[in-house]
Amino acid sequence: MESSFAILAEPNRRSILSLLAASECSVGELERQLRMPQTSVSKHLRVLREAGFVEARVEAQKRVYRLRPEPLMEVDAWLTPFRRFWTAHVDALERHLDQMDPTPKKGKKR
Amino acid sequence: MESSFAILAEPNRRSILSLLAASECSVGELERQLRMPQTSVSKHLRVLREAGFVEARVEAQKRVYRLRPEPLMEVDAWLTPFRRFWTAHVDALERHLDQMDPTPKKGKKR
DNA sequence: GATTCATATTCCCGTCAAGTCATATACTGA
DNA sequence: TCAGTATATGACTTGACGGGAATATGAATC
Repeated sequence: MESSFAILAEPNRRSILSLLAASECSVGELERQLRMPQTSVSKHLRVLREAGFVEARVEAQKRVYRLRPEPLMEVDAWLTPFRRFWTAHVDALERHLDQMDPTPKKGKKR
Repeated sequence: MESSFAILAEPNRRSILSLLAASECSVGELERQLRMPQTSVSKHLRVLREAGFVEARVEAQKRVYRLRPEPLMEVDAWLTPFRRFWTAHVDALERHLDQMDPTPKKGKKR
């Protein structure tokens, strides 16, 4: 079982994920956009699929791949303890605000 | 020039970074806490140093290593386009992803 | 200057992963 | 059924990486 970081170490896999972040794609579409052999695309997709980064649905002869968020969420979570190293020097005030933090999240609400 | 993701693919290197996130350490301290041979620690530190993840200052015979934020910031930035997949509508995402992406399937005709 | 401590570097080896080529599987339509 | 399209898999080669042992560098203390 590979770590999510090991999966992301491969540049072509990151490219595939970036394309899928824009919109779901079939294997052939990825093949054309990345200009890489179909067998390579399929193998990388297999790795990404088994690691939970993507999932496929069958559509006639095509397989349409789309993103799954969980593994990237793990990576995002791993970064958490490090964020203070670049949010702190932006403004120390931010830490104060963190400590108060009684405010519930309010965005625009409908 | 290695990508930051390739550097983070190694579990021991991630452990080193996590320790350094808590506080700066000498090589010997890392060696003891991670229970790994000194030669391995030094080699990983070299990789981390050359990739800009850490920097060392000399203190008598010791070298004290500390974090540098830039490469991890890059990783954080790479994640940005993916965050909408889990920050916006987490529950809607879990039900059906295609509902939040109603873009028509075909772009171009030939 | 020799010794000791702290760290870095070099060499060798096993492993593993990515690329390529060839082939296999699956679905569609005539 | 056959032909054609779309994707997956297998075998093989090659190159890179991590681990370990031995060794080198370099500062501090005597």
